[in-house]
Amino acid sequence: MTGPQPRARRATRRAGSANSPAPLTGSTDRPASIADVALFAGVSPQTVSRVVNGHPSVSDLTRSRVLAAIDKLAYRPNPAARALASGKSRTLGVVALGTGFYGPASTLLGIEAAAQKHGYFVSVATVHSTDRGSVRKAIERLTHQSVDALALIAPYTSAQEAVSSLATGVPVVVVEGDTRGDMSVVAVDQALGARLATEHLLEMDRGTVFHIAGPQNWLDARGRAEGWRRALRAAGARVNPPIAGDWTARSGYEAGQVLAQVPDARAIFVGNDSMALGALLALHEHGRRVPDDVALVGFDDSPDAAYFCPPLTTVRQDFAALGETAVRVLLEQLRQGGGARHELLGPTLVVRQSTTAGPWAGD
Amino acid sequence: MTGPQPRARRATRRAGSANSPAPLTGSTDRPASIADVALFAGVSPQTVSRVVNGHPSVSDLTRSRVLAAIDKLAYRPNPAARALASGKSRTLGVVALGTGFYGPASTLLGIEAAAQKHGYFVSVATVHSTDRGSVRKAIERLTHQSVDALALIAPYTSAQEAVSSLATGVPVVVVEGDTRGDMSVVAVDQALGARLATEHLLEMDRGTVFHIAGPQNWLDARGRAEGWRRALRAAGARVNPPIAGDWTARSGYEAGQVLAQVPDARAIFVGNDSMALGALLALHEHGRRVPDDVALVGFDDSPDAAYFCPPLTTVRQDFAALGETAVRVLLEQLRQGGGARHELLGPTLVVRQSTTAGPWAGD
DNA sequence: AGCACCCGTGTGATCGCTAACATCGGCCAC
DNA sequence: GTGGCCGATGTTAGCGATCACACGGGTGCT
Repeated sequence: MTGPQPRARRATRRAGSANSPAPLTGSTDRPASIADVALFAGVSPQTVSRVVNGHPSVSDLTRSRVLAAIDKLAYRPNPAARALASGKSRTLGVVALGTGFYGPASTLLGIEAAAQKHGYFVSVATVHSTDRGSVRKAIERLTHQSVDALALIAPYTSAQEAVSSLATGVPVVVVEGDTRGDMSVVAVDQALGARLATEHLLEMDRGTVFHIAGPQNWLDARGRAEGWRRALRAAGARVNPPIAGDWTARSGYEAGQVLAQVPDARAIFVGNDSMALGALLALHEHGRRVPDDVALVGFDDSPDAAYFCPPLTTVRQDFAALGETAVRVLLEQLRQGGGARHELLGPTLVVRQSTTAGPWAGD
Repeated sequence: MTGPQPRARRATRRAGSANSPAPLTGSTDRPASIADVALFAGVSPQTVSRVVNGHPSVSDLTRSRVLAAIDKLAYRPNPAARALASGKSRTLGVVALGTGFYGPASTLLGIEAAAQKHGYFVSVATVHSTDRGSVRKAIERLTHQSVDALALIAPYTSAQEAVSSLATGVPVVVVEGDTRGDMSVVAVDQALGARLATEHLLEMDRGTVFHIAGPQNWLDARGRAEGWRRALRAAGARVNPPIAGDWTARSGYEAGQVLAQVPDARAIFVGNDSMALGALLALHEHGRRVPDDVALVGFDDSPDAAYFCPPLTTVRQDFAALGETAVRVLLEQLRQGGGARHELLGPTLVVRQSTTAGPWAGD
């Protein structure tokens, strides 16, 4: 025996000699393979595979026997082997940008929850820089990781271009992305949300509505600004230039300091809840009472918004639904292929004391 | 020819006849495989593998030739094949509980960022229910997904038990878990943070410090309560029973309503920033001024805390460092094996106007 | 009766890669 | 000079699953 010492065959290792059956319990070191199950059930590996994958052409008797063997041996299909043989990994890749903020982070969690519900795994690559290169790199990271489909949380204008420039070969859905273009997009209707907020403020008869906007390289921020602008125009109200923040409470605070000194600014639509928080603080410090002197509306309905001082009227986005929709679109494309889908979810206005006299005692 | 029609061999498909070299560009449909690279570089697949994996025993000439081929063919190792052959997937599994809250969500993102930095992928399974069964299921989901190691964000007392009861066969680190026990744990020193907060409040000479605690089935909440209690005892201050919330601003609001009616409550340590926000609102509604009448300290230093009304003194946890440490511990265990490691990170107190007269204009 | 066809099952090849040898040439030490 | 070791490379055999096809037997139809 001078030839190479082959690695012992699995079946031999596990089941002992060819004459003795596999042990009844999974007492050996390695997890059971499909071959072990086949041996144990007295069928071929292919039949086990059929049972596992729910193929119809298996007799009830065989199926139950195989299932029993699977149960007994605590068999779990090896996903790596599966992915190699079939090319499918039951894994969705998610490229997430801006996860430092409430919206994108919630979207990520929403996608994960939805994917889990549909039996998919989620492999995440977050991107912390704005430049196109790192987005591209993250996408490559994931596509090489053999994901079945890709979700891109692409709130930046630049992010989306990175995907379209890459022929990924797998279905892609852009979440919170640009609705134009040839890719599938799932997003909340930002402009509608902004319109709801703006009209709500206009109804209070406090003159035109000012706007503290998000960074204008974010699509949501643009959509909100655009919706606000259109609502004002439709009402014949004056459109003052918005003050651009960067989503942080700090930037909202700074914008608030500016607007606090504008006597006409008696109604403000803020691009998100964090900036609204900052604005509230600035207004308070300048002695401008909310809602008496200034009415304020935010965006997102973050969990804390209901306990701002005063509780914040804001536009709610349903991130769970967003994630669910994104996953649904991906799975549809996975199954049926077909063209790009566009899904737009409707946000809702949540009215609280920052725009109502109400039971709010803040003076 | 009546035998089965074998699938055409890759090399044949791609490279044409044995005499013609592979095409120079990756113009074929499939991505290049290691065999393609080997063929193109005039070496064996094993040598390509060596180059890709940084094995030392490769001559410089060969290495550069292989690298050139890799570059030309845009070769990427197939991770599924790799995982199957080697048993390693370069993927970390993260089981995350409580991702609805700032702390756990930030921890998750911190781990992802650190893993990415070390060249690992992250596969996430979030758990939304408290019961042990679903934690166990999530762990199983991931271990069957052939992850190399597992991080468990286990803020609940019950969560940790679920891992220890499962022989996972891979290194495990528990993040924000119980330091006792035989598993590796990485956590922020909650008791220390609580002590810092409590001592800071005691220094203000407002009598003893009240506590709005997190849910007591969360370890962090317990640690904070314990640190608070010990600090009070050490100072000889009276220990009133803490009011337990559930981390939400709502629960903080409710607790605040209670404490607002306790004249002695002039210093409050709150278990997290969200609850502190709610408490602030309640105190404000009851006409109790912060910090004049009541001083308040939170925990987490969420990005918004600096813009609460008034800005919140709080205890900062470095979630990026937490994730980084967790990943480091996992990689160490992967490489060197060895026993459980315990890492405790120090939080820091961030003093703002909710405990200082300072420049705060809140009347 | 004859034949096509479907059902249930098995066989062989293959996915792309790595582990464990085997091999071969050169260099060093005794 | 020769044995031995090392460095560079190739060879073979898997990893654990799926896929395409083969095959035997029952059924329906002509």
